[in-house]
Amino acid sequence: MKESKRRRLEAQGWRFGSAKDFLGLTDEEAEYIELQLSLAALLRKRRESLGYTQTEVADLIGSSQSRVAKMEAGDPSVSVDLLIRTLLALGVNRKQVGRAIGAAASA
Amino acid sequence: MKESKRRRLEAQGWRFGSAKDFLGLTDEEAEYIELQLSLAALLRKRRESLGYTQTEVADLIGSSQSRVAKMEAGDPSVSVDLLIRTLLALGVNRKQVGRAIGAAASA
DNA sequence: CAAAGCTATGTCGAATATGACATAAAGGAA
DNA sequence: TTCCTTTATGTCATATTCGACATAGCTTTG
Repeated sequence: MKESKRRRLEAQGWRFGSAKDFLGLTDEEAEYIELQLSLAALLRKRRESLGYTQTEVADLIGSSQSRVAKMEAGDPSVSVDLLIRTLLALGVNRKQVGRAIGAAASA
Repeated sequence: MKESKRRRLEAQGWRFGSAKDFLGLTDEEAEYIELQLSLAALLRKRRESLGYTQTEVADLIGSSQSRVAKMEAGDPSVSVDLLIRTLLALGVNRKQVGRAIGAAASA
């Protein structure tokens, strides 16, 4: 992982420990985080293309505006589970989710 | 969702409530579960192709054999997060994870 | 300017996922 | 058969994630 990228991610609230604090190595941490950021970006894109506010999405999935904001921000406190469930609730299908995961994070 | 599939999934421990008990509709529940089963199948395939036991994988990621067994079984108590992290720890890359998610569950 | 609407961020008790452990079950070798 | 290895399943205390709430920032509209 490049130092610049590491600093960018740490600025978002992610923390990196030594290898075994997480699961596996640093490269895997990076892959996981990028994957999450990809889904976060897709969520924002999808929500905006539907013309929804974060509050509307929150109501749709039975959550709160703040959590939707955190999902889109790639906050470490949100799980990939929740991101995927939310995307599915917005009509994104499995195949599209898969494509987003395979692609690099744009942010 | 077909009745036969529903019964198969319920037999694995999944429970289905009315729509709003989950996030969204029944179709989304189904998509999510299939996605999880796809990852579970990939994990088993990957582990076996590496010639690892469940215990070895557990040690590798700092978990326990029972949890690895549950991951592979598609147990509702395991999160997609953990499945993805484990796959990444076994050297599966983001792109391959994405492909598995896009594909239908074989089980 | 103020007010309203949307998004960002921090905190909290409650809900859920976690590793660990025990133990059962299934398979293979002696 | 017994022994050994591997996988499956159930439970539990702890750790993490959750929705909710407060509040701040940021635009836009009047």
